[in-house]
Amino acid sequence: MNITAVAQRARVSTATVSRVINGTAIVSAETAERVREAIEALNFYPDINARALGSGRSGLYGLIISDITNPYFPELVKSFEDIAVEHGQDILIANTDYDPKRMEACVIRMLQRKVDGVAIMTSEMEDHLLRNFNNRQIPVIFMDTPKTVRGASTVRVDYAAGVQQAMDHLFSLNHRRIGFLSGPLALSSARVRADAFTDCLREHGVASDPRFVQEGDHRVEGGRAAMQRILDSGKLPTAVMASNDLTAIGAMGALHDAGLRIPEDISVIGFDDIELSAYTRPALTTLQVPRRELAETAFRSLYRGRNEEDVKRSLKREHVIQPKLIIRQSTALASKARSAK
Amino acid sequence: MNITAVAQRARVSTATVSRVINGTAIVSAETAERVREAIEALNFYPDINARALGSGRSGLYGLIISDITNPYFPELVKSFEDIAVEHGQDILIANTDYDPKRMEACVIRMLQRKVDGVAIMTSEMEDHLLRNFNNRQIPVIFMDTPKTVRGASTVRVDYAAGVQQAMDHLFSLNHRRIGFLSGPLALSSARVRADAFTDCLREHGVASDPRFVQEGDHRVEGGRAAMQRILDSGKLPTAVMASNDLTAIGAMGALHDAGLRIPEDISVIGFDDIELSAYTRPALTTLQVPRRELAETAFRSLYRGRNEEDVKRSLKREHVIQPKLIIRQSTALASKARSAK
DNA sequence: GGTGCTTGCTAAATCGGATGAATCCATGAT
DNA sequence: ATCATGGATTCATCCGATTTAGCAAGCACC
Repeated sequence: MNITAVAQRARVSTATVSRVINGTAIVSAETAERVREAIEALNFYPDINARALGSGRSGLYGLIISDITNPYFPELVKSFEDIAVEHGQDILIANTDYDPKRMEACVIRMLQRKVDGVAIMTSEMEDHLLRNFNNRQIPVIFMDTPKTVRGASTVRVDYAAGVQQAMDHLFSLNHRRIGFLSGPLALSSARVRADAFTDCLREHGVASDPRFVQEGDHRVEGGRAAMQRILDSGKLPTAVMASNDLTAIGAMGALHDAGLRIPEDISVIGFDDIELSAYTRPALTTLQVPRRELAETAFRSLYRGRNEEDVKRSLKREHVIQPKLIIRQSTALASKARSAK
Repeated sequence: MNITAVAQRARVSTATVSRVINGTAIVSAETAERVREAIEALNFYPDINARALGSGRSGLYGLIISDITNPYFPELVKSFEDIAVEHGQDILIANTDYDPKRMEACVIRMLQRKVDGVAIMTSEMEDHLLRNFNNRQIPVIFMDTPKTVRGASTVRVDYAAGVQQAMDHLFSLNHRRIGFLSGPLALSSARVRADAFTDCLREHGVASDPRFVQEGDHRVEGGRAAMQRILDSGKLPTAVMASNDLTAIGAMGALHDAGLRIPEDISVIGFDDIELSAYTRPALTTLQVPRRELAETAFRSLYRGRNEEDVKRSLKREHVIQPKLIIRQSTALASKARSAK
């Protein structure tokens, strides 16, 4: 069931069949129709491996992430896959597990499969690995990397603006004693958020209390532990912001165990808007990172279709995406009584 | 940078290089060494597309799931990917979104990419689609399908045994008035659980109250709604079992809103043990479905390596996996006072 | 010395499409 | 009538590996 069979049935050459399928050259309407009928009748679809070999394009796009088990990623993966499939492309997913060694293995897999582009959302990537892609003219886009990377496009989330929105929200609710549960500070994307927090406090003329800033690990357990440290410090903020939702969920657990009510006693605000945050009790106020948009931007930046538009669009090398404040039930007015305690 | 370059450098033919790489025939030690040096020196790795075309094996395994956004799946996907990569294979993920039309598109993608095997974990698959794989001798394994499928292996979770364990646990805690929040009853894998529940009650000689059994949708919102219906019915069970953890989480939300304490007023038990269930308040007692084992069994069933062992192992057509009860804080002794209320 | 069997390797066909160059054909211009 | 034009199609080659058939050398045996 190959292209030759189709060609014979339609009484044309294989080249014509190929051209009808790909629309790469003008074929007369009747011939095209004959070919299409033959394809239909034989239930033929081309072997992508053969196509990739002949054309150099594999129709595969790599997506390197840290860990699909982190609830932030599935929606991103799904969106990325959706758009890819819409364009007749497939995706190859790879988890690095935050491990540089595995990152190297991932890159090699991508190269072997001859991906047409790679989107990367995980900590840092060593230069020599990136060069592999550059040398082969494989477009690369980093998602979520604050710094600009040579030889690659970036689409970053404007974390600072997000933190600012959150802080404005808290300030408008009369909060002044605000804590921050950061992500692992070794990650620059986590540092951006922590720094933005400090900046916001300064802008509002509030002195920051070092006890109120604790490092977590962007996971539930780290959030719980970080919150516990604040609780143990003796002095309580009226609100805490977490570097991501998992951290916030952990923090809420610690607060709950300490017998504190959210939001009456203390407000909590997260970051990311993972699906589950709508279902915690109380539902978590957070910053929505538009993952669909993130994925679409990344894919379009990589994809070079046959039409001009795509190519034109792909020229923009730096994209920024704005998070959006989602107000739910975990934040409320700072009660005077409490804040004076 | 292709096999010819390596062959020239090692002063052998491309066939010899191929054999050294794949170990498909005897090559003298010195020649092999020369070839390996050349490969090293040129930093060569074979083009998988070319290899797939020549050998018929793509080294790609398909994994068709409903929706990676459902927290049940990421761990499965990750495990599957891990084992595949360990064996030098890659995976192609496809979401059906519970939509038969998309299912067909997924199958076609798999066929075009010439996958070497397909693992399927989603509702049902039409026969004519399955036949596509059978005709091409592509092994297929269904995960989570209760019924045996002709022309495919299966690895199913013993849901009935899981429900039984949960019920035994509840009975041992003196619960008699037990509710059940099912999944969508159109799904046979959900029906299995609902039926097992009824059977368990009967075995323990307890009459089931129809008001206590409500249909959900295996998602948080459906669980919340189903629990609400029980609450609205006026009569309260002392414990509820949910068909999966998301349903249980929704139910806990509804109970929380109704001012009921878990587990003091009512016990809740889930199914699946998604990661988050350890972090709900209270932490959810549930049945762990060993996803890693599920993924491994599925992959091994599909993979046919070069050695005999793999082939032998792949002969077993039906596998069953046992869930395991994980007792956390959401279940406790039924209080006399309450249960008599 | 011939026969048969290994071992170690090569040349060439093959997989299934993509694609640049060449050809064919109809039309219109000169 | 001749030729240029350009649209439609075919031819031949290529992509980069795998794999089959086959050859040559070495060895044992009678």
